[in-house]
Amino acid sequence: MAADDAAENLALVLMRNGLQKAPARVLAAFLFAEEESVTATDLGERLGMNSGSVSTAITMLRTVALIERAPAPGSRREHYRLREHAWATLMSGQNAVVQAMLDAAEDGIAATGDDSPAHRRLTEMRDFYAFVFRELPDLIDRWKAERTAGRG
Amino acid sequence: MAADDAAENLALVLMRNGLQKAPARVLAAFLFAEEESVTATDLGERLGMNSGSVSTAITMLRTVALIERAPAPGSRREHYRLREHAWATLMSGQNAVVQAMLDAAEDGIAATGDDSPAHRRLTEMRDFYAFVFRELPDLIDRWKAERTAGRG
DNA sequence: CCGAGGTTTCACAGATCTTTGAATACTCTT
DNA sequence: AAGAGTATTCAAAGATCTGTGAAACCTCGG
Repeated sequence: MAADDAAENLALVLMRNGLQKAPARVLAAFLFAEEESVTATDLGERLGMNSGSVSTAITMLRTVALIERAPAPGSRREHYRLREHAWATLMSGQNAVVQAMLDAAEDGIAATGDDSPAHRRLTEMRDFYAFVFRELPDLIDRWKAERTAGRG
Repeated sequence: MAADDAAENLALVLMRNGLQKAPARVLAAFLFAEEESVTATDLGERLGMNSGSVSTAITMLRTVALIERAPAPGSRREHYRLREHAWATLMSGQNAVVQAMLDAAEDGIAATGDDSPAHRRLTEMRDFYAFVFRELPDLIDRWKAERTAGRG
């Protein structure tokens, strides 16, 4: 099935977003699953990975709020599914690295003399990330608004 | 000097932006350098890395347009410096990732049946990244405009 | 056209990160 | 409260990525 190739390819792309291999493959599997929710065992079988790796991956994806437990009445196994706004969440994660850049720049500014080239460069860097840090949440809010409007 | 710590810390943060270790350290060194431009040998000495690693790192940073050769009359060694708008460039690099996500989503949509859950999820994903793909360049343009205006 | 200084390339060694398999800890059901 | 079925943790093996040192390759001045 071509969907499997597409899923593996998506996993590769997700890795460029900073995810590790196992979580990336698991997340891709969630996307491509034909069910509303899946169990750890399912994932392990489909992806050919052992339960330990799957468990670790699920824990990781849950801590970054990309997936969540799904109610599964009558089943002994835990079911999981993609969360609403998972993509916006993934992008928001970038916000943390933007803030880290901002902080690093501030530290640099504090550690360099007032009119050195380093000071000037660090100030430019700080200004840029301050700008992005302000604008990124807006971007995501606009998306959420647009999406909600689109649904009526 | 505290600046060195700040530089090493910045390198760590840059790695979260997807840079590898050596390029990250080299880029941080460019930022914190007290000169307008630096040579490969300087970098090697300051960072305690050998010329091979430095060379590879510089090549990498040049291909992504974060640094550039600087004219250095009368010097035999090549000089390099941070490029104008380096930070905006670094962020634009994310645009490539966004496009890859978009493409991966399209592939998935093509590979799944019309009304399956997978199809629906992939469509949401596609819409989100299409939105970001449209908006990100605007964001960067706004920054450039604001920056230029600020300088008068 | 030769030689010195500088840069790049490359195979290998070393470090780092991942996965695995198995033991441990849960948690329902009866 | 016991036991079966799941889930999680962890040390060790395996795979991957990175840095090193040395050789090859430029480039410019003499």
